Amino acid sequence: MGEDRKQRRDAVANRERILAAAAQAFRDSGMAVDMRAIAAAAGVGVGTLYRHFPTREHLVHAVTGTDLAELAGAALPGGVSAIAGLRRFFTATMTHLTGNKAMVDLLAAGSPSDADLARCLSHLTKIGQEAVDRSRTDHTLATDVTAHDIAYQLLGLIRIAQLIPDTEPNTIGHQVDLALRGLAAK
Amino acid sequence: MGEDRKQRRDAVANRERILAAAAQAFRDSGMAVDMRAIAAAAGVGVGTLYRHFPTREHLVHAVTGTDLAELAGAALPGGVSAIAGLRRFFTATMTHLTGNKAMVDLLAAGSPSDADLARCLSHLTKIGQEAVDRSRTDHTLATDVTAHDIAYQLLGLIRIAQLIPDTEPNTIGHQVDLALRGLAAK
DNA sequence: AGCGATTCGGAACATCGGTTCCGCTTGGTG
DNA sequence: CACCAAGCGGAACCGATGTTCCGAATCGCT
Repeated sequence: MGEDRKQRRDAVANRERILAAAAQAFRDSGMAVDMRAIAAAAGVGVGTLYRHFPTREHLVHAVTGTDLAELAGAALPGGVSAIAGLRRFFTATMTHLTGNKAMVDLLAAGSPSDADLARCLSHLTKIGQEAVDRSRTDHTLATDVTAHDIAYQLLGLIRIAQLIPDTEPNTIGHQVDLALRGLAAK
Repeated sequence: MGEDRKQRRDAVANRERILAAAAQAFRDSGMAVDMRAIAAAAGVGVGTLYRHFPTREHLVHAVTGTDLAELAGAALPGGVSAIAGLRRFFTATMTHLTGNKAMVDLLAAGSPSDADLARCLSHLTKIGQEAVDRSRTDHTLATDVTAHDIAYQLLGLIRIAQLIPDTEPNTIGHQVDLALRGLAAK
């Protein structure tokens, strides 16, 4: 499996630096950064960048992979009610996203046909299902709330977060609150 | 000051056809349509298109102007409670938007720095304020709901609508319902 | 019909961002 | 130290899209 047999020391180092620079650039400026800018920020030529990541998409995946995996690895916190778990999950997600423009771009304004967004949506729906299931015993969610509703609500919140001027956690917290009221059992 | 003194018959007609074709194209394919495609759809050359609308932005404004004005002209229906008024307004807006990809693109995924979006947001906030005011007498909204919250909620809903696969009014209606529960007085 | 101002069509140009190519450099091995 | 494959830099290429230009066609008036 290991095909990293003959990779030069500097090649490895460059790969790292490109990855770091790209992560930084994506976080700061969103998905739309110019490849040339990333290369420059990493202190390498575009050729080098393309040697390591044959396509923009490859680079994007390499960089957002971590964030996406983190989000995908997240689960409903245990030991609390369905609604409390959701509150924590929503809050944690929003916090985790602040300052990551690329992630917010992807989730808040990405095309509905984007594969990454679809993957996220489906994972969020899984988490929503956990909440719905848990509510079957603690009845803290409204009975007509579905797993999809929960996923959609979170994505709606992320869009709202993108629209809020600077990024006062206060306002966002309030929005999370409103959303949860809509999901909670009456 | 009518400066339309000497405009040829056919020039006027072409203007109309371009406007119609553009409206159609924007509605069907979103903001990203190619100018050439619009010109072709209108049965004119690009030169003609540019004679009438010196810039893409001009065309966009001419076309979305109507929709935007409609949305901006909308107000909270009178004679009902704050929450009922909001329900009608939300539902009407969502209905009005279905099938208009350009409008949905703009509102659901537009950059936070877009001037049109900002204008919309501020108008929606005005409507939100009406609702908040009305609730001061009928108390049908939660006391901590602000005008901004209402505007944000609607934009969140529009983003959700964009994400929902085909466009079953059912699902959207349900989402509207959840949002309103979050805004309603307990 | 004749004529000039207006409008038209669409090829050509400009720009922008992703990607490729290739001559030069460099790490690492005998 | 010499060599050479791995790696590098960045100019050049490409395709997409907005925009300009100008000779040809058309309108409307006499």
